[in-house]
Amino acid sequence: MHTPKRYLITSALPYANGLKHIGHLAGAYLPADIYVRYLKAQKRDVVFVCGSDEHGTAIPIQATKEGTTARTIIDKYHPIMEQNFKDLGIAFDIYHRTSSSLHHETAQEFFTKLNDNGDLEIKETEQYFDEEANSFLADRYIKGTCPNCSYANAYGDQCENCGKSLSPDELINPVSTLSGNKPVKKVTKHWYLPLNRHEGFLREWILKEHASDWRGTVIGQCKSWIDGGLQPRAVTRDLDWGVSLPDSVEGGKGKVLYVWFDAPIGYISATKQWALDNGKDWKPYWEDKDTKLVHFVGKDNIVFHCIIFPVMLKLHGNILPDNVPANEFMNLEGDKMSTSRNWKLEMQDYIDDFINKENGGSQMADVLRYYLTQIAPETKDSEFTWQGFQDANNSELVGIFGNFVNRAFVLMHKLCKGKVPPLHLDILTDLDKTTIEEIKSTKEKVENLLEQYKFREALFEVINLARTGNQYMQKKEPWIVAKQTSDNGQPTTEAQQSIDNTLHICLQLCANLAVLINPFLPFTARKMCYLMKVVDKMLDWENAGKIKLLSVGYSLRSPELLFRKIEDSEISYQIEKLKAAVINRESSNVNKEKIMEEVTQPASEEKKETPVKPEIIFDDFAKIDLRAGKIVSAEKVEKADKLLKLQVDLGFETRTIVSGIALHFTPEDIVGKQVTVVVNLAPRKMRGIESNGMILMAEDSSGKLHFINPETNINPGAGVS
RNA sequence: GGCGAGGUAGCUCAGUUGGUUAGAGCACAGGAUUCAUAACCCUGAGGUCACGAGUUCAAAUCUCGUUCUCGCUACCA
Repeated sequence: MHTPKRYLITSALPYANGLKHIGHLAGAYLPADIYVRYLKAQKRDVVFVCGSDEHGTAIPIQATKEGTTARTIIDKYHPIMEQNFKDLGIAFDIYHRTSSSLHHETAQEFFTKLNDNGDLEIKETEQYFDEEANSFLADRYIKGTCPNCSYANAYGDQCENCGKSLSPDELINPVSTLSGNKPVKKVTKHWYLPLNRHEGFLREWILKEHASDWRGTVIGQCKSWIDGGLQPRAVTRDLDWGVSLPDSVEGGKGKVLYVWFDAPIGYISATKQWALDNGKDWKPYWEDKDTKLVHFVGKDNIVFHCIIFPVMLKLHGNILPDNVPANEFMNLEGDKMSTSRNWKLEMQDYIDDFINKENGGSQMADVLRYYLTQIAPETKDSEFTWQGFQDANNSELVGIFGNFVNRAFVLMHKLCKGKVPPLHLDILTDLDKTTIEEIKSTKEKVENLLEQYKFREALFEVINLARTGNQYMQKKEPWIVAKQTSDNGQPTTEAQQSIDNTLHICLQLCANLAVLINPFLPFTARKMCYLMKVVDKMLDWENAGKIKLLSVGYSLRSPELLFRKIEDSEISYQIEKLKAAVINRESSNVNKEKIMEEVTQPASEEKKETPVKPEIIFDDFAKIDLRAGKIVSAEKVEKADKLLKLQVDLGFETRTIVSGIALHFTPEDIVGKQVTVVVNLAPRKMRGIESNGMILMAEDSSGKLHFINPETNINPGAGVS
């Protein structure tokens, strides 16, 4: 296999609007770190970059929610995330941030080059502009009278009354929702990345060239996207938070790069910063064909890293990723992990509860790394259970791995005076030989698996070597052999030689375990080096498979336990804590700081924003006829996941209303329920069914819907004001 | 609803181009042992490979249908 000259490894840039959980860790950061540590142990030229994604509308929205500025938000989360990664042993060469000026310059240069080369499409349109707010107005920031139904408060993109899709031009008497003023028409342009021009390239590159070496899930999603028809994608936005378009770009004032465009460029700017800090040249890492670029991401990020960013890279003249080993998702105790529902284990929480504790320490970071790797969602969604976590620690790390190292050290001190005993080649048994062979072959296996990004299996092979060690020791029984004593009470020469060989091999096996486990459990590997009194250099990968890592006669330290048992009480505490967090959230969900949906990003779409709507006068409000109603029947609408068809008793009549609440309520649940209905809303057809009115719902911070209804039962048809 | 990925032992997962009695780890049961963190070691029990058809001498594997889970997408006034 060809060994590339250098490697550039990236982990998805986490979005700087909140703390990240272990699903993120297992998906994009831990596997990348393992891979990087392996490459570095091989002395390959490798840079591991990551950083906070600090743009996009979710940041200013979070700021509004916390009553502060966008800058404050990112300055708050960036350092915490950086520290979290560090505590868990994720050793980025640089953890950068997209708010840095270097990133802004880099992203601007990138845009400029594509723009100058004609690789972007410019669509120039007349758009409404608010002179007072001095900004262009996105469609939904404009209101006016609907040309179709004469409804007075139609949005620029759609009329809420008749449902007709509109463009702002069609509105009669348009008004800016920012200032309430009448907007003026101004010419504006937006830049688009015409993905459709690159379909041929993508088909060839992904579906042919990488058909066999990329994961099936990755290929599948890419194919789905390409076959679905690629569309031009807007690169710019009218916003003030983000990377501004370069001044040199005509008509670029007041526009920023769309976050999906700027975020992945963060990999490049991070590399530049790293190069600056270390006196290196960044260019070969992004331009030389002999660089192997690998993006580690979660499955929600596949298309950005396999389709969109590669098109950008190709146009800009950069290398393309060699692989994107995307992981599936990790569930927690039977349910999806979710920040908004508070069903999660944050890295910070683990650090607080296990690492920064008296009986904790950095080896507890390794315990999490171990379990997350063991259950890594490499081929399908996997599940984190606290029971599984405890079992993995207690029976594998403690029972197999830690115990082997410990008993080898203890026996060595008891039977070999605390020194590495010699190996007597003339009396090597078949078992000795096969065990030595096993050490060598484990190296090969682990190596092959890591090259294929099969981390779970690779780790299993390492543990298996420890298992082999235990079996070997069990069969050789040096503690029994030691009882073959001569007259002086000491073991006979023959016995001692057998013991020497056994422990010599066990200790060399320990040294090998340290080398092999190092990419996965770096803290443990260091501790083993300490016990063996060797320098970290011993962990170089080339030492794996060798059985002369520890010199004969060298005295080693007294044994110390590598891992501690995790008690049942700690597990039940965590489970209680998890459940309690959900209950807390449910019972106090009103106006609590809204935590944005979790985003593994760097480049997902921005979440929909919900700005406060423009002021209305009482007359506007009075136009809305609200009535109390009662649901008399409900059924699911076919071919629609979210729609329920309801019959609502309004006293004076019973109406059909279609409502998008099917994900939250089953028809049986809501029959007989009181509701508040907008009764004078113009009818609208949805999935072929005419809906005559609208049910009012409130959405809580977890996205759950609640009916707005009178406290007590009142007669259908009663007015609401 | 469309597209993609999945459904294999109590749990977490492997199963290469269809080919003997479908594998591993954990948990469980029995045994052995004491150097070791009641750890380790040996043995065992366990599965209608989601369900139903089809192709084949032969199907966990290929085809079609059904169903459930996850992701993307549409429907939300």
